Amino acid sequence: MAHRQPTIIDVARRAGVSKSLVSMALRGDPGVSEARRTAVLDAAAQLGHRPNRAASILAGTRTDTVGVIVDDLRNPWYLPLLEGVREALVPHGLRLTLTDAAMNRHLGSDPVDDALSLRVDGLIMAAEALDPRAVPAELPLVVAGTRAQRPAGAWAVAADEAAGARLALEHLRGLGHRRIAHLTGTGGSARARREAAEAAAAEDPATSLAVDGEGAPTEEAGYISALRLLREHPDTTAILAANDVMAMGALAAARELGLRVPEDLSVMGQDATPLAASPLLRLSTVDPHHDEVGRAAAGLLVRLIRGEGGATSAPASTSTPGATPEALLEPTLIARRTTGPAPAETGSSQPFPAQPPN
Amino acid sequence: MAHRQPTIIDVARRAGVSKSLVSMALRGDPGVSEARRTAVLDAAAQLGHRPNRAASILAGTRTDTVGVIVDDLRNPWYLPLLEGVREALVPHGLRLTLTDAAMNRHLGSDPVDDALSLRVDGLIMAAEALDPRAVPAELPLVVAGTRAQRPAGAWAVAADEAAGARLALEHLRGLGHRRIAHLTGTGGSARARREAAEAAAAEDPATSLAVDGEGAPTEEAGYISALRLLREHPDTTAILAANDVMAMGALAAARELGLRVPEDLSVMGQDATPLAASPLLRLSTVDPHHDEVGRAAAGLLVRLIRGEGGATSAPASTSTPGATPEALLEPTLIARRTTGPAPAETGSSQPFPAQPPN
DNA sequence: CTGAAAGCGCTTACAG
DNA sequence: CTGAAAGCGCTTACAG
Repeated sequence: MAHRQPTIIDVARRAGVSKSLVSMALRGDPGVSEARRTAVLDAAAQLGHRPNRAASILAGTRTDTVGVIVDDLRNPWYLPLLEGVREALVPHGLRLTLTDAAMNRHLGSDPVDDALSLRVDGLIMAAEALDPRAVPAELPLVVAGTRAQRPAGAWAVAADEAAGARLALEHLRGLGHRRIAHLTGTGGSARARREAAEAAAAEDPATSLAVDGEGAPTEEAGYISALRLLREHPDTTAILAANDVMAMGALAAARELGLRVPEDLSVMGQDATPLAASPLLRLSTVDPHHDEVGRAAAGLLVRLIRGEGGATSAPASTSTPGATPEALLEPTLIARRTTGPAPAETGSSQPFPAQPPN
Repeated sequence: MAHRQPTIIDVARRAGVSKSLVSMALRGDPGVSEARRTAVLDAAAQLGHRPNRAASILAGTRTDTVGVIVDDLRNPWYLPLLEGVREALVPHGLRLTLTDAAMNRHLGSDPVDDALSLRVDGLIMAAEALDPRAVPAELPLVVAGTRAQRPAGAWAVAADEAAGARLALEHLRGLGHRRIAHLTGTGGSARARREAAEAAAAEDPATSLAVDGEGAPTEEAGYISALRLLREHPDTTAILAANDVMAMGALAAARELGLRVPEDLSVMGQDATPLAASPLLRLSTVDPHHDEVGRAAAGLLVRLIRGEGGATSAPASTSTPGATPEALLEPTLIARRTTGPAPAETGSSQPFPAQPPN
């Protein structure tokens, strides 16, 4: 070995204090005199001491760490959520660890087990298809961004999909659209949005909602579904996609068919990703405010960890139907370039004007 | 307390063996008889034993864990790299942990320190601006995806930016383009690409390369820079952007100015992100093969960890100029919809044809 | 406010 | 192939 890493024993020797005093000073315990604190900090800096977190996790009663599990890093909806979580954790000085559910699948380990093996104080699951049996009942846990599949009694914080669908359909109907299509896909979130869109459309008998899509909720799938929908229902004047990338696929399908957006066809996404805000797309979308979802989820988790009872001091706009407590946040509508007035009716089908790409 | 988590002592008691035997069986040590192994595994399953990883990190000599540090999760170039890393680690049974450099900035901790505090066996830095002083000389470390700023003697595995720029310019020149613009931004990668593009352009005196951009390499910045470039240099027939999102901004600028792509203007990105492959964009781009970069970086790191000497048994296509060993991988060109033949010369400036959006 | 002792749950030699 | 002992670097009561 080159030379052993310095431990708190080395620091204690150098600072002329006891081992425990070093531990307390390093963690910022208020019951340490100013003089000793600086002595310890100086000694630690001089020796280049790095606290061994494995040791402190093992010895301590808590880790001041919150784990976030996302199911797929490639789907960036978790980014604003993570930022919201971070913001809510800052005032409590809690550490954040991120795991992708699939990253260590070659080890055959469950991501929840992985987090627990390092004794996180609590867990935020921004993921759908995790095995709920892997979660011990005592673990503070909040499911965020989705209400799907969760352990009995676990809290969920998510956007209100029904309200989001209503906003989208109100927007489109307000622009005169009556023949609307919905692009969906697999996954609990897409399913929830489809059901919400169908319910919102059913409130008005004059509105028809054609639905297509069953594969992954990707841009490619949105493109294919939109092509099919527009060919089977040429009187469609507006498309509401389950998410922004599917809407991007719909834009590609529109271009392919020579339809101008929004003059001939309005297109809406959902999620309010950075993509939707881009100068090239300027996509109308429903904003689920995932940053606020993250903030609320983390705030709730902290209360659960501190044992202040999540159910009683719950976040705003909460509904608690029996055994599945959840907080639903209100989404908002962002109207941009891709939605406009429905074209005047000219018959069931209109000629596709030739149009250059881009 | 509800009830204590079972430890290997409980498992040992239940299986009728010693504590150490349990430890060996659980880790798959080959020197454990089949009968005892199954007895231990059964007992562990029955008790719901979860190994405490903090304890094993503290007690063991290695952690079989490789850390990956990315500087910004919002920039998805690291995704294929991470997948390549994962693939290379699978056969060695190594665990992967991911950290974003900024995720715990509120704790004031350096991400390298964080990784070391849990004693990773080695580190892959897919990040530019990390403090190289924080890295102990003994730590196996590979910088991946960039050759910028790294600790003395540390390996870098990256795409050959000079070769990539040459490919892009050859492609554009082959299509007849001579008035080319380059969109750049801050960051070591953008700088490397700008210098490479300038060098490649300089090889042919008939080719002019106008350069713009100094802010973040974002789509918004690409949009603004492209607008300015196209107004100041109306004879530009092709744009090479530092990355795909900046190219997306250039597409938005082209639409704004009524330029058809690729008839009036060719646009190229770099990075080969999923975005570039999308049906809506079909963006021509340079593919740095970040998955292969990840594979090579992880392969090298494993050799460094195992002490098999990275410098001698280095990966293919390696150049080792003295103290900064690096492996450069060859990028390839992906030609799609957004690049085409240069328009016939009609004078210095051409009228901007009106064109509907989308 | 401070210090000596016990212990967190594992892994590692080492003797059988 | 197996088991008793020491120890990894911390935190936590607990007595001063």
